[in-house]
Amino acid sequence: MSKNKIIDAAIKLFSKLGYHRTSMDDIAAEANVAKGTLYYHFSGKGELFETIVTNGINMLKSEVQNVLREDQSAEQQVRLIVQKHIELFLRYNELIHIISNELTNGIEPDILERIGKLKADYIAFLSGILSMGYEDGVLNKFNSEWIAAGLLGLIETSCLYYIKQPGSHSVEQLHETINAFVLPALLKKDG
Amino acid sequence: MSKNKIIDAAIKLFSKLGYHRTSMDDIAAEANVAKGTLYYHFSGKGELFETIVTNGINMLKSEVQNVLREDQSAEQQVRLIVQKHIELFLRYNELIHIISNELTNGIEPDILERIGKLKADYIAFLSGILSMGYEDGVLNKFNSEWIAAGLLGLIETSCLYYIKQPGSHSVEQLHETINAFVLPALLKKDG
Amino acid sequence: MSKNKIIDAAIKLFSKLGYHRTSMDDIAAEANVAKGTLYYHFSGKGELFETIVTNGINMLKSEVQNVLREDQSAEQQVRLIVQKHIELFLRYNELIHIISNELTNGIEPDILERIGKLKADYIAFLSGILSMGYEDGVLNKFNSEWIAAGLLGLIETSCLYYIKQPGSHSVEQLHETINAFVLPALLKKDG
Amino acid sequence: MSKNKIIDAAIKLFSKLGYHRTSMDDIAAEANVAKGTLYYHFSGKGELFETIVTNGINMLKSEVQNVLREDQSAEQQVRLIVQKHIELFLRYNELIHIISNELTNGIEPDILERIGKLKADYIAFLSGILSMGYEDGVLNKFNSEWIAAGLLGLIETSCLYYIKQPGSHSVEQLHETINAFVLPALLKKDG
DNA sequence: TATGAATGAGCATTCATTCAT
DNA sequence: AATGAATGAATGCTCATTCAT
Repeated sequence: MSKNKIIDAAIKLFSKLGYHRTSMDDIAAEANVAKGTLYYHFSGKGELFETIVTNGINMLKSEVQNVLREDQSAEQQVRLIVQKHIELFLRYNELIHIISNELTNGIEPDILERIGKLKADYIAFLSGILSMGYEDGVLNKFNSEWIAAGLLGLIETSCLYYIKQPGSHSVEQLHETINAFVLPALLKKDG
Repeated sequence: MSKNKIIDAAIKLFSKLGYHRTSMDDIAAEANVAKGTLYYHFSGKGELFETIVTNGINMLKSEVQNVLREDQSAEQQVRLIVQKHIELFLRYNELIHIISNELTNGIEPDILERIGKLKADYIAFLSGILSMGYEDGVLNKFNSEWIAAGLLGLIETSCLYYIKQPGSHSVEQLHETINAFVLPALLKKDG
Repeated sequence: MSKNKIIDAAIKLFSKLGYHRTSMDDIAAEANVAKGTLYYHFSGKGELFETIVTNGINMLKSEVQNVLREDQSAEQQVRLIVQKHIELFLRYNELIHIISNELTNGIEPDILERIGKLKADYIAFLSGILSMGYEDGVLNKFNSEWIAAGLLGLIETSCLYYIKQPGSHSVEQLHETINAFVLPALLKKDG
Repeated sequence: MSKNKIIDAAIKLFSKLGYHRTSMDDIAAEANVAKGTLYYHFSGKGELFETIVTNGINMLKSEVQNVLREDQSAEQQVRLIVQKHIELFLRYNELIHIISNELTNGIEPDILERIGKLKADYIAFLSGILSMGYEDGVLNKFNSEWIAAGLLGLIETSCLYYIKQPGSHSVEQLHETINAFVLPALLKKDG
């Protein structure tokens, strides 16, 4: 189906080139459809972009939710969240890159706002999980949102840095390092 | 002097609009010079951008170096690094945003490479300080580079999240939260 | 029936937006049919437009013919023609606007020619009536065609001007003014 | 100078093809300049069009004003106005065509409004002259505006009709016919 | 040093039309 | 008789860059 071909091509190109350097011609060529077809399925470049980002965020959220279960301890949940995010950020690093970096300027304000809300929701979702586990800890509501945001920034930056390196280290080492950095703070005791 | 007017205008506009949305016309108008003058002083948009980013990174580095002194303990240095970065990221958040986000795509590859090197140097510089303080700790060289990168990502994301909020919390609370998150891991004991 | 729905939609939109600003998509949407259906019933946009204009001119002609009767004096006929045209131009001003303005450019030449002929026929028809009444007057054949054309231009422009005004004057005043202007010239002695 | 070449080309093409069928590419080609040059001198197609129409209306007005003198009788002035308009409409018929027909749809509303005001001013100017000469006559203020509008419509349509004909009649005959039609109504006595 | 008119490749978008079903 | 997904040429516009002065 044309629509899916377009979405796949757009993810690929937006990731590689960013929003502004990706032209609708590029996308059409990559998707092997005529340029007009893009506009049959999407109202414009902005909507196409929004679709991809929205899908991406929802996918991330559901992947994370899938590994969390009610019967897990708070500590297990925190460990799983960190682990799953590293895994997702490595696997979908191009999509992640779109979601975190391309969302600031030069895109229609209303689209930006809707996506911003989605991202805030996602952080609130993570923050909720952290808070739950730490009701008896030092972190309170507002703190935990900053922590959640910072945690994502940390994992993303580390993963990006890892990817850029010429494969000199293993994924396990990345997990270890991030865990060693992050868990001591998130978990009340231990490091 | 025209050149300085151009640089000031470019910083302002690149920060506000990003690389692609800032046009040479905009910069010329903001600097109150004719468009041709830009090309008299810089070979093109890319070089102008590179100049600004290079200046920015050097400024950050020297600001951080200025607060570090030989007679400080490792712990003091780590605390100062974190504190100073929060301060700088809040103050120069637009410039920071350029440095971290606008540098991935759509700029001439050679420029990108040079700037990438500068950034790597900066991370190596931070990593060096961390390593020094932890020669007796668990972190080793490769770990500390990831940590340095992750630390910057964390601080930047948290600050960005802080800035976006409608002023509901104080800067002090931001410092406290980030410290509470980061220091337990970086410093051998304590939280 | 689809065809009628299409014609109705097309009249409405061509009148409101003109030929070029009316898209086949618009027409299909307004008519509640699929886009392909337009091309089932009409060979293209041009033919659809021609159908509407032809229908419109024929309608005008028959409306005018309906008020003219053999037993009327020449003066009566002239008065009726003027009066009826004002009435029609006010009622169908959007259609009139298409017929007089949209027919000069940007439409396939052969369509343009056929419609042009229709318009010339209409003017000849009016001219014939005027001539008949003035066989004993000063106006001769070629004069009366110019007069007929001019008369239509005058009535249209006046009506358009009247319509654009914020309802400050009555239709009666419009009739009076146009009559006061036009009849003295058309009728041998005053009006 | 490029700007003049562009204006000349635009007048020619807008007249021949109308607003929508004239592309900026066409204009650039006709003017022998690069496409970008159009946008260096004009903000867009709309402004280019507005410039031409505004210039045209002002030119017409000043040409008409130039033949009117204080010491002329009202009758002389009316005769001169009619005569001058016929002359102008024949000479600048393409420009006239733009001014009267292309101003209804599909052009930015604000441009349309400004041009509409200019046209209304022009009609008010003519209406003023007519009124002055008829202070003792039957026409009053609102009447004279309609008359002015209608007069222009009449002259334009007649001239257009004249132009379309295969040169079978002389300009003198056109003047005579229009005068014979128009003067009886405008001038209190006589024909 | 500095200017600004001119350029032309590139871009997002529109839209009449086709065709397999 | 009717559909709607797909097309691709055309269009208005942007913008980094050049160059004669």
